[in-house]
Amino acid sequence: FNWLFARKMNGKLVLRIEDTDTERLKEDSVTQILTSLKWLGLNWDEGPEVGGAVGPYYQSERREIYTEYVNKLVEAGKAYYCFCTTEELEKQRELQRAAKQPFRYARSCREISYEEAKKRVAAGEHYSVRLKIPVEGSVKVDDLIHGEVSFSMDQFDDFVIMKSNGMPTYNFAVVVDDHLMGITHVLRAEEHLSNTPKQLLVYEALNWHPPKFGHMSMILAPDRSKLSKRHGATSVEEFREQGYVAEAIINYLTLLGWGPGDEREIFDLTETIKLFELDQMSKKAAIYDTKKLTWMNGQYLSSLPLERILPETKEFFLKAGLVTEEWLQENEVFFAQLVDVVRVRVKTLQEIADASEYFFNMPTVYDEKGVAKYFKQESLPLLEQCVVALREDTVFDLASTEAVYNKIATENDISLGKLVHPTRLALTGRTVSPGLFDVMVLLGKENTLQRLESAVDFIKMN
RNA sequence: GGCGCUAUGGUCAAGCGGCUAAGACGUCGCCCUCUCAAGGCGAAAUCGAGGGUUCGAUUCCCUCUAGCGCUACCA
Repeated sequence: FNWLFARKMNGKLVLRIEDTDTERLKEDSVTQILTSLKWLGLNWDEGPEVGGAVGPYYQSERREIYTEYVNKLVEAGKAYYCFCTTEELEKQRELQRAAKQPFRYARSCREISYEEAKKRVAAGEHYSVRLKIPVEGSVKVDDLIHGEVSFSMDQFDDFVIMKSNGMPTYNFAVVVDDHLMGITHVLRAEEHLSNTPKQLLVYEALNWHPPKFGHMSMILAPDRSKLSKRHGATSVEEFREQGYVAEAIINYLTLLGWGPGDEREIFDLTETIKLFELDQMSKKAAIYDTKKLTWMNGQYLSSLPLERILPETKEFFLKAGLVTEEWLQENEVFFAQLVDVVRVRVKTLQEIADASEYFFNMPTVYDEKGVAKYFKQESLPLLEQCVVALREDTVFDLASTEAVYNKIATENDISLGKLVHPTRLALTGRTVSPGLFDVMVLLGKENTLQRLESAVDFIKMN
């Protein structure tokens, strides 16, 4: 939605990596975010890899900046050093919890004089820095999506803005960065709505004008809990590996928080940019439904230009061990035809590979039910007729194979199905596949005949 | 415990005082068809509860309930 909004307004999308939590930091996760965004087609105008005038774009590289502003606040008497230890604070909280009191910091260090605090810092005592917030009043958040939301001051702490390890806290760092980076609009998940008043207090202390905020509804796991690895959270990377295409994922995700207002379900990014309006955003948390995503993926698989999905489809064939790089190079046309025939009846790229397996391997076993139903002794002469007729067919394309079958059906005064079903089973080993004549043409005359004859033998022996 | 946000079918979601309460996915039937899909047609299924306001509430107000979020030296 940030991407959409930036494009809609002809603005710039700035990507910033918020990595101030040294304990949770993993190198992997950042590359994964960047890779996923790129794969989805969500490009950014400033940020990692592309640079920009107001970098660095990793918070971990901006420590001096935060320190500078923290010091300014302390000197101005708007923030103060706190020497309370984590244990002490935890104990306080426990007591409040037991007494069913609101959990508030007791402001033990708020009244320590600047001089004394300085001395203790110089003496090497551990400290964090807290914002000295007003004791009374209220803070109003003017939200782009929720409207005006008011918070009473008495529910806020003198919260920490710099941790004892010298790193800023989230609520402080975002303010400094958003201001310095010239951010005008902040769109983020609803979990931050209650954080916004705190950030507003920081803007006030720093004498800065806040940007506009919009808080979007969250996406929940199927059991309504917050999305997490344990609860059905699937990374973009995983969807990709399962054979979903970026267009479908984007389209589906868009639909989870916004709609064009009419009955359309499928639309591409160009259309979405044109139609997108912030005030049409849903305020309700949504649960994502893989079934609909899968359906949508199937729609895109059929309608996307063939060349668009070919490269990605190749990966799935390679991974399944159906083909090799060399084979793909030598059989480019065949491969394209194959994918084109199969893609309309499956829903993921993985399924294209799955449903193509028999084009590469002669079936060694036939579907059991199919055998009982279609490989009867009475089909034997029919199949043999087909073999003879096909051998004489010099053209062997879609029209000619179909003509051959129609002719035999008419001559024997039977329905086409009586020929088609056993043939399909003979060629693919299954009772399910793309159109039979497509299959025959793709297999080629030699393969087709070979498989038919082998099925004839099978029926004779049973 | 405090505060905030949200509340229409199983899921997503139109609706913004008067409608037989759209549409999509899914489910179930039927049609088409060489199978499976796709496509076409149709069905079942919804306004969380209670109070107001009003001639009239899904729609406005209040309370409750539920879900989620914040309440961290996480973001």
